[in-house]
Amino acid sequence: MADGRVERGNQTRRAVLERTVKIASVDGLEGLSLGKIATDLGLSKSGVFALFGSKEDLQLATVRAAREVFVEHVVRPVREAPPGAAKAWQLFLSWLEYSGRRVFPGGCFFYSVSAEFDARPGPVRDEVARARADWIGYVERVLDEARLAGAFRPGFEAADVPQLAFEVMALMELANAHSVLHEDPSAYERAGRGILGRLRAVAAAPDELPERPPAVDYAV
Amino acid sequence: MADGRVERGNQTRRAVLERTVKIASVDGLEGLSLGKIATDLGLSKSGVFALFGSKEDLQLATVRAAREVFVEHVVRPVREAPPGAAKAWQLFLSWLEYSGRRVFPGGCFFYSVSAEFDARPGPVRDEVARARADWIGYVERVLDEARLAGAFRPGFEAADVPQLAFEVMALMELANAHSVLHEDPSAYERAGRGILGRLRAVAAAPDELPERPPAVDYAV
DNA sequence: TTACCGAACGCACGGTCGTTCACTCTGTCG
DNA sequence: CGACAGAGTGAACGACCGTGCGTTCGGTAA
Repeated sequence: MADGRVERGNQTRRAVLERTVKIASVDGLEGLSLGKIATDLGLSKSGVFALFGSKEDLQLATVRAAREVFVEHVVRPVREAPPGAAKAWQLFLSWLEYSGRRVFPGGCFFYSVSAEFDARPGPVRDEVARARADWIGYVERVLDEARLAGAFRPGFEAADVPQLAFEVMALMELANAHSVLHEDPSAYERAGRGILGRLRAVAAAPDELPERPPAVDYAV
Repeated sequence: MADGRVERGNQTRRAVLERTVKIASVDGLEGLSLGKIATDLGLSKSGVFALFGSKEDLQLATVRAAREVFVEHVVRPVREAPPGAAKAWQLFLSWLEYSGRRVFPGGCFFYSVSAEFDARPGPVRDEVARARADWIGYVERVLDEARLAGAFRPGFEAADVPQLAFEVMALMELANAHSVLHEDPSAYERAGRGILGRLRAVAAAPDELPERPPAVDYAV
């Protein structure tokens, strides 16, 4: 089963998801409207509906599509780097860029939809929670690989990794939240400074990390 | 203009807002429905509508009501304490309790609605942004009063206060987010540990602060 | 060629939404 | 006392929502 008839459907699906991830980052997954999307893309409401089966399935597909964008922009640029503190720092910088350059117009997609669904049981919340858990797992893995590569001072043990990951992610997410709500890109510099402070505090060779984060050159 | 006729209206308004702040912390301010609220309280939809004038006004009133609850639970218990690092730590603990004990069933009200409205211009977003800005200002003031009281090491200057406030608030908010989405109260301990780490790192007398945060005794 | 499958359409449904309007009732106040 | 104001009602509105059904059309596979 290859090309042609089903390919057209896949293209339409991709076109729809291209819109929905953007819309959802601003208005939330509940703000998606089949009719609106159909009109925007010159399709019929029932056509869009048929492509996904239900609104909930469209929401789930949107989360998965956003996940791919996230991986593409945040994880992939760093994936091949050798383990170490520098790789971790690159990963976090990559996230700050992803958020600050508004890959999604409403800031980080997962920040928005996590807050939207965090207290509402259901498949969508489960999918969002899974995506977030995977992201946390990846951050912790990168940090632990750095630790195993001897990037951190003696005394910094495996058990300290989740705490460090937590503190770094907190800074990243507040940068996103603050910059979007207050249209203040300086939050990214604050976050970068905080992250570097945490990394340099535990790094075996702090001087291999920059003293300060790069200046933010994107206005929001 | 005193009691009786207008008092009944005020009581109804209060009853409505008591519901809406809880609903909004779970389903968002957009999830409020005049009809649902009216049915729940045994009123007519138009009656509720008339009390507030429009849905947007109801949303604004809800934000203001939530703000009062926030001040009551977070700021008031600490307000009279003498300036210093201990007061700051008490304030942050107070926030973690407010979030963790689910004063609002969906976790921190302002976390939810900030994420909901951060990218949508309008009066509601402005009100939310103002509330958040005031909260940031209060945190910075408490920290600066501690600084002026000599609570921090020499070298810690006024210019460092916003950065410290940013890092502390990041930890608090991720504790809220993580605990709600993953039903994992251990995030509050991580946040507490991180906050204490930051405070002790700059405190003139670190030993007057606890080494570890109190164990969390609330399950979420 | 025939038989099928999936994309996409048009239409209609039942429901909910915020809002409007005319109305009743009753404390408050000149 | 009489006039006003504000709480609350009930019915109706127009708009939009997600969903279901029947159908058309064209690419795919036997």
